Amino acid sequence: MAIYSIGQLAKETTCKIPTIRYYEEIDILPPATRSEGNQRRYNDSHLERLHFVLHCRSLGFSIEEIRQLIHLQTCDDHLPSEAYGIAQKHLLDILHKIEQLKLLASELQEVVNCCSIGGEHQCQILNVLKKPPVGNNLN
Amino acid sequence: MAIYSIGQLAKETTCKIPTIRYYEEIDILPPATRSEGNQRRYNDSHLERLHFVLHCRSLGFSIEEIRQLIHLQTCDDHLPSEAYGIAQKHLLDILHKIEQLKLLASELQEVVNCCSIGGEHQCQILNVLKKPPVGNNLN
DNA sequence: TATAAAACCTCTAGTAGCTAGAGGTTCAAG
DNA sequence: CTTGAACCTCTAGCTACTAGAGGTTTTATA
Repeated sequence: MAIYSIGQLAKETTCKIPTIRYYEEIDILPPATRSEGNQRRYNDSHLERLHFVLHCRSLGFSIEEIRQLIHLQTCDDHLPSEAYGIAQKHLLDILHKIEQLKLLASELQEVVNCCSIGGEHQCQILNVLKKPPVGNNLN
Repeated sequence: MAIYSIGQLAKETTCKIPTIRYYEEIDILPPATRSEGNQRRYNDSHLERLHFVLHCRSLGFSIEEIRQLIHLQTCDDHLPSEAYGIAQKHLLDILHKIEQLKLLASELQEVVNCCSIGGEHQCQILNVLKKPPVGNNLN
């Protein structure tokens, strides 16, 4: 079983050092053991957990969602479909966000277009933006 | 020229009251004049400015970008194409974000799929997530 | 073994863009 | 004149980190 300092763990995972400490502070990572001089010492289970957290984050899961997923990992009395549910919901959120951004992009495209109506730049952007928006907001 | 209390301005724009005060604080809205009893009083130019800010926000512009756009409005010695540039760049950012989210959605879809390989739920999500991610992160 | 540099520690504060609440004052209607 | 709604300021909280100050430990080299 390997032992890692915080710097080694950071290199292994490409996670920044303060972020590792932060994850420990918010109980997303279990506390490290300490050296005699009070420095953090990690093992492979910490490494695995950190990989898990980072993978989830890279998929856009919130810390709260990750907390739930961790809970599913560590307690046995859960249906496997619960993790499925969380992931599914998150996927729907992302698909929704994509749709919203597409709407937004097309509206913004319109705003940009009205700039160069006649070949010459006759920029109306600032005026167009003075009017209240048409569509709906992002959250 | 109409005069509005902060509550009236909020109703007119569907912007929340603390948000209006916040925009004033960060110099996105010019300071209101005050009643004898120190309450804020707005006029139509405030209303127009607030519409502008809200429209920009609903299009996803950052406060910093809005600040730049306002500067373009209020100073004459700028090319109209500068606003165009800001909007264009923002549009590209959004298109980029959409692409990122699409990648993310398809990876997440894969993770979700490996749950129900054989009709029965045999949830591998938690295990799959233990491995480091393949692709690139969002920002 | 002594020393110096790299790595580590804790603590506080800052980032974006608001939002909520406490505790007190002003306004407008009756 | 009273009462309740609307307003005021100030502070703290949200997410997910990041940066820096000021001090200690570890590690490599002489």
